[in-house]
Amino acid sequence: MTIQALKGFKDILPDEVRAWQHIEATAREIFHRFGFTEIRVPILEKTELFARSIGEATDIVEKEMYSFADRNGDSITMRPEGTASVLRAFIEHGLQAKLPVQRLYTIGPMFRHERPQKGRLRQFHQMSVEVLGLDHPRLDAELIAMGWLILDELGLSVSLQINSLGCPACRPAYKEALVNFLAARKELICEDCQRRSLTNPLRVLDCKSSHCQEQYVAAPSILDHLCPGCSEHFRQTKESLDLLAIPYAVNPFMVRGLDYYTRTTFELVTDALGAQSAVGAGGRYDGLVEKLGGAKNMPGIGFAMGMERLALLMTQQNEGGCPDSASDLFVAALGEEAAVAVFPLVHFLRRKGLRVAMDLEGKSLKSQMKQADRAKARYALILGEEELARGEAVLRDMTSKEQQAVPLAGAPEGLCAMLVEAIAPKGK
RNA sequence: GUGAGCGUAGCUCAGCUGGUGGUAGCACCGGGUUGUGGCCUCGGAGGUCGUGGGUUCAAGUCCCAUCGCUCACCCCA
Repeated sequence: MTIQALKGFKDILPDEVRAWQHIEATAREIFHRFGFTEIRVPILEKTELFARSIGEATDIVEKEMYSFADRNGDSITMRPEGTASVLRAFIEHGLQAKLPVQRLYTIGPMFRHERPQKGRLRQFHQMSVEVLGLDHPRLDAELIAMGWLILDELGLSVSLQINSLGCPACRPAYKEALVNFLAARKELICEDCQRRSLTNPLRVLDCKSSHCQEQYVAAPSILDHLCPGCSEHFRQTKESLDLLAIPYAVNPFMVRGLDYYTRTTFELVTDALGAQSAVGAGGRYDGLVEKLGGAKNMPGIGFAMGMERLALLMTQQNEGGCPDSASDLFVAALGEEAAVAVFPLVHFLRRKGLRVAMDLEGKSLKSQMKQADRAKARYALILGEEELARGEAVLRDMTSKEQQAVPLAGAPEGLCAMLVEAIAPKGK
C-alpha cells in the first residue's frame, strides 16, 4: 500500500494554489488598509495556554486537540486556533507598551482532531485578526466591515449574523433563566438538548431539531438580559454597522464554541457549503488577556476566516478565478549545438526578468512547440542548425503566428535587449 | 465517538439477473507535416477491479472482514 496523507490532512495542489494565493493576497492588502500588521507565532504551544483560553470544558479542549508529551515530558499542543497564541505573544513581549491599540493579523494552519467532512479538515488554515486595547463599539463594526469587504472583493456573497453574549455581569443571570426554562420543558426537547442544558445550556438554542426549535421560540433571549453597559454597546455596534451600510441579522440564538467570548459575536455564513456554514466568525473577548496573565481591563476583539471554506466558495461562486501563470518565451533548440548555445541565453533572459521555459530533452520541434503552447508562451524562439549557420534565430508570435528573424550577434546581450524590448512591453 | 454511501486506468466513469476488464471521455506519448503549437485524424502506453478471506465449475459482480474516501450527526473556521 502506498503511503497516503493522514486523514483530514490535504495537499493543496498547484491548480488550487492560485485561488489560495489570491485569497491571501486580497486579505493581506485589506488588512494593511485597515492598519493591521502581521505577527507570526509558533504552531506548538504549551497545552495549558489553550486550556486556559478556550475553556477546559469545550469540545476543542476536551477531545479535539493534538496534544502530546514533549521529550522532557511537558504537555504541548498543536494550536487549534490562533487567538490564544497571538495574545500570549502580545503579553509576553509587552506589546501594549509599544502602541496603546494593537492591530494584528496572522495566517496559518490550525489543527483539530475531528471527523473530516466538507469544509472541515484536521489541518485547516485561518486568516485571523485581533485588536487589543480598545472596546469602542465602532471598532466592532469596523472589524466586521473589514471581513465583509474581504469577501466582497473576493466576489463572494454571504450573510452576516450578529449577537451579544453579554459579560460576566449579565450572562450568569441569563444562563440561570435559560436553565430554568429548559428544566420546565425537559420532556419536550431532544436527548441532545437535555444533555446540553446541563453541560452548555446556550448551545441548545441552535439545535437543528425543528421540534426543539418550536419550544425555543418562547425561550428567554440573551438580548433581554443584557446589563446597561452591554446593551448600549450592542446598540452602538448595530448603529455603526448601519452607518457603514453593512446588512446584518440579529440572531439571539447564535452561540460560540469558545468560552472566552463576551459582548459582540458574529458569523459570516453561507448556505453553499453543506453543513459548514460559517466562512468567518469571531467576537469580543474582553477578559481574556487578564485570564492569560496579562494586563487587567485589556479589551480585545478578533475574528478568523477559514481558507478552505473560502477556496471552496471561490470555485463555486466565481468562474475562471485568477489567470494562469504564463511564460513570456519558450526557447526551442534543435540539436545539441543549438541547445548549448541556447542554455546560457535562457538563463540570461531569466536574470533580466523574463519568464522563460525551454525543453531539456532534445525533443522534436513539434513536441517543443506543443510544450510552448502548453506553457501559454506568448513567443517562441526557435534555433536550429539552419538558423545557427546564419547566425540568427526565429522569433514566433504564438498568437499571430508571425515570425521574424533575429540576429544572434555573438554575446547574448544584443539579442536579449531586443527580446526584452519586443516582449516585455506586452507583458503586464 | 455515532450513522449512511462509495472504492474499476493519472482523472471522470460504463460494466444488466455471476460467464474473457471498456474501440468510453479527458489527460499523456508518437505518427499524419525531412524543422512549427491549438483543431482534425491514425496509432500507442497505461489495471494487484482498495486489501484479505468465503460461496461457486466460474466473482469487478454475491457474502464476511478489513483499510481508505465521502457526506451527515456532535462540534466548528
